[in-house]
Amino acid sequence: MSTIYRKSPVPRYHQLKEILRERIRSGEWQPGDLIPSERELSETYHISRMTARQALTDLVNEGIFYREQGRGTFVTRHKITQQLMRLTGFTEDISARGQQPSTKVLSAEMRPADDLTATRLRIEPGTPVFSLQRLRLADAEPLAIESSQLHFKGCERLLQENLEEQSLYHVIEAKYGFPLMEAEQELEAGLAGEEEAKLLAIPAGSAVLFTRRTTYTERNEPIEYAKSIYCGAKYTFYAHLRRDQLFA
Amino acid sequence: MSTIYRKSPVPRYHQLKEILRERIRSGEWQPGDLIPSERELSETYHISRMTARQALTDLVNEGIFYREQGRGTFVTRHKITQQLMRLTGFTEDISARGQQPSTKVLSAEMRPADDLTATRLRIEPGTPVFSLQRLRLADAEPLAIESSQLHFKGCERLLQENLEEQSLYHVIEAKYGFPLMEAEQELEAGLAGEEEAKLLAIPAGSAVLFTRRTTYTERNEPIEYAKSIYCGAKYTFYAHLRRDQLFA
DNA sequence: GTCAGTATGTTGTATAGACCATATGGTATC
DNA sequence: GATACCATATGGTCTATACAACATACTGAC
Repeated sequence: MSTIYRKSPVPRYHQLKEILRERIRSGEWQPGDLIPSERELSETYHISRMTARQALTDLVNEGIFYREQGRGTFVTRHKITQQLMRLTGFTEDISARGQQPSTKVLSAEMRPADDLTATRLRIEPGTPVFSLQRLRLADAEPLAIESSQLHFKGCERLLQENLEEQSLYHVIEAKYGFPLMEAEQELEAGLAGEEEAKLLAIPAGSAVLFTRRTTYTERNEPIEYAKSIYCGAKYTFYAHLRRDQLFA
Repeated sequence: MSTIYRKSPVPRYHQLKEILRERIRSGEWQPGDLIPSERELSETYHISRMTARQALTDLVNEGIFYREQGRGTFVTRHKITQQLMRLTGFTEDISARGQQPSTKVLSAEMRPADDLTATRLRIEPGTPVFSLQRLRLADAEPLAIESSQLHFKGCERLLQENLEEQSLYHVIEAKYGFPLMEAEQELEAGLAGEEEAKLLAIPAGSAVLFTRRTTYTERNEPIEYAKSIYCGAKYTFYAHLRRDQLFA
């Protein structure tokens, strides 16, 4: 794809974004490189400068480019940034690291939501939610225990899904049509209890990372509340922080 | 401030952003509230719709508002989001939680950068950097050990600063004119070693959170590489994850 | 050589207007 | 009562244009 279609149902600036991303993926543009100016892009692809600018603005916000007034627009130098802060499930996560993810479902059932879950999912306590406990492994080595509570229209159908062979997030997005958008996650260091240690095959008292995550759909509706326990020695979490928001 | 000045050196959409933020801070708009439409804002403040839209787009990207086509623009429901992902120093962090931050400087000196530091700061190994070790306390209780390496033009002047009474980030931004923009941070769970445990006044083998952070200025230049050890029991880290970046 | 000015190219800000896509409530019809 | 349609308001996309602010390289005066 190297031209922009005027009558396409997908907006022109989306098309341009995809073209620009592709030119990075292909290696044509390396980190630090100067990319064509807004005017140049608008002429090349026969769109207005403001439309080209909108595509660039999006990609700048995504951390892929950065701009310098009077100089131009550049590819971000540190590649890692582009990977940071992505909402990924365990399966995608481990695959990305070149390891083989696998899953053992410990339990899967509908059960009434407890208070914390209800608060996080913005539902009434006692509402039936799909509750899933899984042991997550990388290269057959236990890495984490995940306990997920899900609530959405038709979530009881998840009981019939094979969740050892396919990614939960993939199922939710592809089969049930709830595109995931963002998540809030809390992390805390702790020590492994006896039960957890047994499942993770580590000594009790080892360092572990507790995480609690609320996942939201495109519609900004909470769909999952998950508590996980990660082996401290085998897992590192990355975050990308930005300064300034509501309060300066 | 409730009018937008046309001749002001500060852009009109910046002024509008500040006005909108203020209307949230003041409590006029609550989470979930519908705010005036883009056309309405443009008429009220005598600016074009696109200018109003630019202000809104920024605030949507900051997570303060969200839009629904055909319905309107709303204040984000979960207040926490607004606090998430902020790049804050320890001082600001603890103050925000209503505790009294304090600092004990363990050492402060110029020293040659080691390999890891040099890589992170994009300088040659051996370049002199300002090296700072601090014990951070909240309400007089030890909470973390921070080891920072800083490199920028004139960083040796930091030797003369009183860094127990003022925030390092504040000094860098206000006195040295390097506005901080973003940071990359890694987190890992671990166990406290003997020395660390002693400083933190916890038993050796307690759960701790190791963090490594590279901080960047507005210019996208790395200025600080910091390694910290946080008391696991007393510290929770929040993150806000987003789906989709370069690779979909 | 040094310095000031200038020309040019870049992103940044701003406008006015057009049309599209979606959500909602009312209205007419059955 | 239910359904289909329509009007209207909203955000989403797009154009064409203009000028401001900043960076850089070149030119000329000294």
